Formats: sequence, structure tokens, C-alpha cells
Amino acid sequence: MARMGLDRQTLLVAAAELADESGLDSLTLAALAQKLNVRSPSLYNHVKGLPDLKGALTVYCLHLLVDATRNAVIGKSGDEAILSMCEAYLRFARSRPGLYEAFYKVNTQQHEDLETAKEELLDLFVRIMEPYQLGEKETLHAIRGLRSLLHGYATLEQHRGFQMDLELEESVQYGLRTFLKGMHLNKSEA
Amino acid sequence: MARMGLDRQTLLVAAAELADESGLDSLTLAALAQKLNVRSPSLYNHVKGLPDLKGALTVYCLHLLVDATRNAVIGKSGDEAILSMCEAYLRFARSRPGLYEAFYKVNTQQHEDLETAKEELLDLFVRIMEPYQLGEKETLHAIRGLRSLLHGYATLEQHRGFQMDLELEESVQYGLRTFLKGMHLNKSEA
DNA sequence: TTAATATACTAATAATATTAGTTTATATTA
DNA sequence: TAATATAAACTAATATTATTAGTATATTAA
Repeated sequence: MARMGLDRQTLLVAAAELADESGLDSLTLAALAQKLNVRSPSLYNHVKGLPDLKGALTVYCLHLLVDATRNAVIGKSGDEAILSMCEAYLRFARSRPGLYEAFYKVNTQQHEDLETAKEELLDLFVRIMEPYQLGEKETLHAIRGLRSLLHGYATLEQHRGFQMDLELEESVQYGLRTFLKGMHLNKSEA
Repeated sequence: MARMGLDRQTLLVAAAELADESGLDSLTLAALAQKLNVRSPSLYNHVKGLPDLKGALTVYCLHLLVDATRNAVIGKSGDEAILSMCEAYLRFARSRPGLYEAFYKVNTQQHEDLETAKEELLDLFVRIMEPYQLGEKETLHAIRGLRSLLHGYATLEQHRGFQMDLELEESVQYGLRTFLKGMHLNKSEA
């Protein structure tokens, strides 16, 4: 009965790997236990159960996403910062498909960590929008639009949406630039 | 052993109801069988299994979504048509939350019906974009952008994204109008 | 009317999540 | 250091679910 030295973080990392390898659906406690050389009831020492694990994955994903996007905007501002951040967002979704699934497929009960992580992402968006000098409400509307666009493109990619002979990368560039143009226009109209 | 007169369509409708009532996760063959006053193995006369059922739900959702959006654009054109269609899209997602979950949470294997339904939706978008006289590629990019926006708002709503004291409806109006403005600007620049 | 088919059933199996209770390695404390 | 407490693994057992195999009967077709 050797101690395996497991902890919650180890479980999370392994679970995310499993999800990335073969999809979130194939993440089971049985599979995770096998990967960690442990019997599945042992996992309950670190996690309340499968829903808890998946919820934790959601938070974990959000943390990594915030890291990735934060890094992408260092030393940049304006449209350049936004585009760089958006590219980082999509690169992340592409590189961690299973984890990103957890981000949008899991029905997370409101958990404190989750709210905190969400706020971090929101703050990042808010700060990057500051130079545009939109009002508070319009800033939030714009953020929601950008977030929706990004999430749409990410899932579009995961679901092989529409015609694959049209480069997704081009679509993203088109969509973001179109949205930004409209945003600028809104401002000059005001 | 009375015949219940079940068929695939009946199963689909009942399954969608279950999903709407308590979420896609709670749609199990056991629950569906109970709802239909039948033992769960009987369902296999009409459906290959749970993955098949969920895949069929995806197609079913797409059909209803196409109907709803098609109706919304009758007698309208230009921005008015787009806005009306988008509102119908979001109304649908709101009114059939579980079914809409199937639309984006189920990993559907490529099925002929699914491709057909996808093309119908795409065609609808293409036709509504015709008056804008964008080129073929730009039309597709614009459609992907709109679709992404819509899907983003729909899931945003289902996941209680960001601050709920800011009206989602306003955000949608802002986002769509911003995107359309950018689109128009693209055209006048060309 | 008879034969074929489709639809329901029961019974059984396998996979999973989860709980209860046990053992023992590790950490804490006297 | 020795005794104790805690935590992390375990085995065993249960419940739920999906799914398959095989059976009976209602309905349909010949």
C-alpha cells in the first residue's frame, strides 16, 4: 500500500491530459485512477467526485487561459493588444481541446474560485479596453462581443464548422477586425 | 405487452423535453424509458443507443433552429433581416436550453442528415447576406463571425456569464450592430 | 388465414460512480 | 524516541446505467 503522493493538483493535471488526449467524455474516474496507478476510490481522498473534478477542471482551464492571454498583451496596446490576446485565446483552445471542453461543457455550480478566475479574465479584458475610452457599459458590451466571437471561433474549430476549405485563421482576422472597426465607429459617432 | 406506438420522432421529442427540463446530462435512456412508460431496452428498437439519440437531438435542434430563423426573415432584408434572424436564434436557444446544449455539447460523428441540416442553416445565412454584395469568401467570413457572436451570446446566457446586471439583450444589440457597422465599412473600403 | 416482421419484454453483463470500512504510511506530539 | 493521530491508500459492496441476447406477442403482409 505504497503512498502515491497524490494531491488535488496532480489529479487535475492528469485529468486535463486525459481530456486533451481523447475528449472530455472519456475522462472517467476509472481512467484517471488507472493513469495514476491507483484504485478509483482512492481519488476521493483528493476530490469529492467526478462533478467536483470536472468543475475543478473548469477553474484550472480559466487560470491557464488567463495566464496565456495575459502574457500575450505584455508590452502591447490598442488593436495590437486585442488581436494578440485573441490569437493567444484561440491558440490555447486549440492546444488544450479537452480542457477547453471543460470550460464550456461543464455545468459548474457557482464556486468561489470560479468567480475569482472569471473576474481575472474580465479584468484583463477591461484593462485592454481602457485606451478606447468607451464608457463603462459600452466597454462591457464590447467585451461580451469579443468574448462571444472568440468562443464561437474556438468551438467552430472544435466542431469542424462549415466549410473547412476556408481558412479559419482568415475568418478570425476578418471577424475581429470587423468588430474593432465597428467599435471605433461607435466611438467617433458618440 | 401493449404496443406503445413509439417511433424515433416520439423519442426525440421526449428526449428534448427531458433535456430542456433538467439539462442534457440528465437525459439517460433510463429516464427516457420511464417518461415513455417503457423499459429501457425497448428504446433500442428505435435508436441505436444513447450516442445515436444524442446525435439525433443535434440534428433535430438544427432543424428547429433553421425553421425558427427562416420564419424570422420572411419579408425582411438587409440589417433588419439579420437582426430579426439573430433575435430568433437567441430566442430559440433560450426557449430550448437542453436541446441547444445537444447542439454544441454532443460530439456528433459526421452523419448525412447533420451535414444537410448544417447546409440549410448556412444557405439561410448566405441568402440573407446577398444584398450586401460581399464577395464569396468575405460572405463566408462574415457568416462565421455572426454565427460565432450568436453562439457566444447563447452560451453566455446559459452560463450566466459576466455581470448579470448588464442586460444581455443590450449586449446583443450592441454586438450585432457593431459587427454590421464594421461590415459596411469593409465594403465601402473595397 | 397464415406467415413474417416489428415492438415490446425479461434476464443478464459490463462499466461506472460512489460509500463504508480497513490498513498502514506518514506526521505530530508527548 | 515512542506513542498517537491523521491521511491516503486499499478491498468490498451497492446502485445506476448502457447494452446485448433471447423471447413473446401484436401488427402487418401474403
